[in-house]
Amino acid sequence: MKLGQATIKDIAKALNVSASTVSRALKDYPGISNETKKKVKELAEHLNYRPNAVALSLRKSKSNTIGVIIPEVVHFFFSTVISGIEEVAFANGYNVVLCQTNEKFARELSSIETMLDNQIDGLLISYSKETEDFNHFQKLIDLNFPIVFFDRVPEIPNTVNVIVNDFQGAYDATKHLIDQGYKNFAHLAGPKNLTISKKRMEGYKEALEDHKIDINPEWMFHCPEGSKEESIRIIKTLYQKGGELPDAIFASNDIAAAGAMVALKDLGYQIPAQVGVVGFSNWQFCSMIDPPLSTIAQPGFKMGEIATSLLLTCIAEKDTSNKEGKTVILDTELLIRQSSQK
Amino acid sequence: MKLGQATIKDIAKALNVSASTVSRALKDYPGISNETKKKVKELAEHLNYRPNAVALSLRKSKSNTIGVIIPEVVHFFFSTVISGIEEVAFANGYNVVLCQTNEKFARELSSIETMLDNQIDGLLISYSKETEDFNHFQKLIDLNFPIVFFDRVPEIPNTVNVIVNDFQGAYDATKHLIDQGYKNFAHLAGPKNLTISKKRMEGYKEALEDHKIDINPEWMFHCPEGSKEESIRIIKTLYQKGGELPDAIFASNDIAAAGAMVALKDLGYQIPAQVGVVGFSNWQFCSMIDPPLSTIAQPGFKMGEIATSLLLTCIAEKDTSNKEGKTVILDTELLIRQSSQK
DNA sequence: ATCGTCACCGCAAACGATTGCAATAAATAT
DNA sequence: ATATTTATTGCAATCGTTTGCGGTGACGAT
Repeated sequence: MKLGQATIKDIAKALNVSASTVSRALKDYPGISNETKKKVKELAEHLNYRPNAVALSLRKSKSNTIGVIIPEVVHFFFSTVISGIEEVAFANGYNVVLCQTNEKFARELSSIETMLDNQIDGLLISYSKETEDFNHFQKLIDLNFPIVFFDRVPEIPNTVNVIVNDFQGAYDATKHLIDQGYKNFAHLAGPKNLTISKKRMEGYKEALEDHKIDINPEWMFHCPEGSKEESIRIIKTLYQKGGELPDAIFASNDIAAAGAMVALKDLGYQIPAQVGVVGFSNWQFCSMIDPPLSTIAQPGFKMGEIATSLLLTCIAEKDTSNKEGKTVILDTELLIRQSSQK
Repeated sequence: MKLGQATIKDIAKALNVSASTVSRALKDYPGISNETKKKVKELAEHLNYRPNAVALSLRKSKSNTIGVIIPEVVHFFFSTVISGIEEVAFANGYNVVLCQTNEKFARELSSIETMLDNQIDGLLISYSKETEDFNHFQKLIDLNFPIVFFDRVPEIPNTVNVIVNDFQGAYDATKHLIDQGYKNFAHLAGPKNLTISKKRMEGYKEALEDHKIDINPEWMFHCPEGSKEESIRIIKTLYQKGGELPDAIFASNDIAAAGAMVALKDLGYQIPAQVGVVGFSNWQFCSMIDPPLSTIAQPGFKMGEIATSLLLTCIAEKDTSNKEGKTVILDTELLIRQSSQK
């Protein structure tokens, strides 16, 4: 009745056959006469019959739906990943149910629960900044439930992950600043518990070490918020102290970099003449701000595509108890714009 | 077995009662002894029983899932709307399944089909640029299927819509440029078949008329792509022709405005001294570019929230044959930045 | 006339949960 | 001791679809 959607039973009744016959006829099973098949198919066509996906899910314990859990939708990089996910999912007949956690651990837990209740076939997840305990993931992994982590991946064994080469990206960015002749380096780092923050910091440090440049631990700042205001605050405080000051800033995200630039310009510094800045992610605004911000481009769309492909493979191979982990590392790209060209 | 999820039957078997008793005990139906209730609840708790949402959907013809169809995820405004949708849906125990159409009509059709197959309880939609025929919507409306349009709404009767006051926003933007003393106006309009494009153009025109300023039809350009490159092309072509030229540009979206600014700066024009520019939407980059772009802020998050609330009401009232349409119009806000202050 | 072999189709169980109705036993009333 | 109520539970159908197995009738073979 609702939506006027015809069911197999309706067809069966109208044709005076059984539901099983209709089902088989529609799928060209052997053992159904051509005449019956023809009648069934014609009526199905005429009634615009479409199988009820919910009934199928129940029957087959397969929903053709994947869950995506993401910290924030309003985030250039993540929205790009979602886009990639959407494309591959759609192309393979999968639906995507989406939850944003708003960086809340509790929300992450409850979203996963609901999704499992809804019998998703697999899960794509980038966990929240608050997440420090990975038991909820471990349980799923132990049950051999298909799950792929992207961008923010937990440090537990045998997981399937897709990340970018944060270390190399940070290394490239820092080396670029070094090559430009900057001498004193500061780093605006990401939230402490995220691996990406650590990796970027490591890349930053290693580039400095490789070029015999001192690392000043007082010039490394964690930015838990990742907001423009936060980095404006940090940079202003730093530069207003006077004394020796950094002439190069590598920020682990573009927003922080943009904030740093605002603060520096406010304080009368010339970018890139006096201070060089490089960000991370290549948000849309990077090419539009003044000066245009050099940054490390992350292939978000590709990440979404690959993560989804991997997940679909996991789903397909669920039974084959292939429990080994796998990590795909995507290359980043240094985009040199004005903010870092001395 | 899969996921180790216990079912009602498992509990029933373990306790040597019937499934119906378990079901009733769990929901505190009358007619079940306290002792039985206690045993059932304890075991359910212990087994971490969670009802299978798919089975419930099938039984109750209600999935607690809403579908969202959106042209693009990687779009500041739309991602903001999604965020609002997510929040309200989550707060009310609804799941969100998402499809992006990439502005393709065919994809819009097929996404709606799949969602209906999956028994979504309602649909939130902002249709694609290619969509010119609204039959697929009309069918759903005729069937009294809960559907709410946002931002891009079709011109058919008795629909429930949430839009921003595009007319007023455009009027405000244009009037602001007039007030600043600009004299010759150009408009970068959106895709022709979108109502928002029309409304914004009307607002633009009316502001000019109200102030006795001539409307030059040759200075109104439709931007089907809405890309930076497109508007760079258009503006460069225009300004390289020479002769009388506009000294004020109102663009119906920020990307086009940003493109116009790039083109103008390339050609050596001073913004805002020689040419004023105002955009539409308040993308994140507006406050970061040079000069900061004046624009019309759209309450995307609020739009998502309201659209979802309306949809949930429609779902709740589905049976009461309340077929009348409704359109919520949200106010925009003129954000005056440097790009338009002569 | 009996048997085997097909071609074709329906029954019923299953997926997990809900719910109207009937059934049983115990308790109370007469 | 019988009738009636009450408390507690189970049966079976239902949602829409799939699928193993069994059943029917026609046909040719012996």
